[in-house]
Amino acid sequence: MPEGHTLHRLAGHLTEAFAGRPVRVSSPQGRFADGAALVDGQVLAGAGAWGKHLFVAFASGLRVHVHLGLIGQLDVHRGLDDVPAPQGAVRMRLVGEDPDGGWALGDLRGAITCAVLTPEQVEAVVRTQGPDPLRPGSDPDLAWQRIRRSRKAVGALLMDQKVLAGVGNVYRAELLFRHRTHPLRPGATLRSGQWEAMWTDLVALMHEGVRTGRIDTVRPEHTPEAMGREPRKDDHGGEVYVYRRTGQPCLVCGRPVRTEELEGRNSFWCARCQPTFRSRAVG
DNA sequence: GTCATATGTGGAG
DNA sequence: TCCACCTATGACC
Repeated sequence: MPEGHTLHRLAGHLTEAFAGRPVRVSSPQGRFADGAALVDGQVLAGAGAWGKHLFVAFASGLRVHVHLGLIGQLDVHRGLDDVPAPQGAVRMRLVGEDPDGGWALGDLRGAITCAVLTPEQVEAVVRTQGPDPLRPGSDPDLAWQRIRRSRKAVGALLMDQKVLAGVGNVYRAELLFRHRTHPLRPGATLRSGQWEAMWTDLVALMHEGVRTGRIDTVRPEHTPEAMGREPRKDDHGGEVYVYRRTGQPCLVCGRPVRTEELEGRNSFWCARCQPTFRSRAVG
């Protein structure tokens, strides 16, 4: 589930469903029982995200800090009848009254972080994060200054949350494909115009992700309808060029998509469309 | 039932 | 660089 778009989308859903009203906070699973007690019954002021970090603010000023990690999920539902019993390991449960007389429910499972923080502690977390393409006013030059000075692979730099906040393995692979850039190319070999184009593209792609809840990165001419191919059936749902398409033909040139580990995560690319920086052909 | 896998991160060695 | 951790799910025996 979770790259930056997921957290920004959740922040919106939580604000919509709970803001301005008191919320019951509990930990059916028990592991967040102490934290839940600190904010239980308070008015939920709103929720926001920075990169992959989600912050839920309460009237007292305390915030619940959530990081979903690789496998966490936060499901927000509304209903009219009885609130359903918790299913599985629900670390945190939010229950609010819906303005229409029903209820709103938020169930958090599998998170790597769920903790109550003071505003100062939230600031400290945010200071560890690079600019977030989904936050208005983010400065792409902060990321560029790190990228242009680094000999590390651009595929690693894009996933480094201190450099750039919110990009994960899917957006990384797809952004590099769309910009015909090999994942192992050193950051310092990029030109500023290439980074500007990548940032602009990320802003658009990730906003689309917030809107739809999926990661779709293929251009109109490469959609299943345009190409007469089967739509992707996968847990992340979106239409992509290379992410987890190892061995399948590149949608642009037909060569099999390649994969290799880069800093512990699978990296996917097309050897023809994303030539190495050394052998990159002209034209 | 076991095992591998997953859009992530941090710590040990 | 390897490993643990958070939890659910699908493949396979």
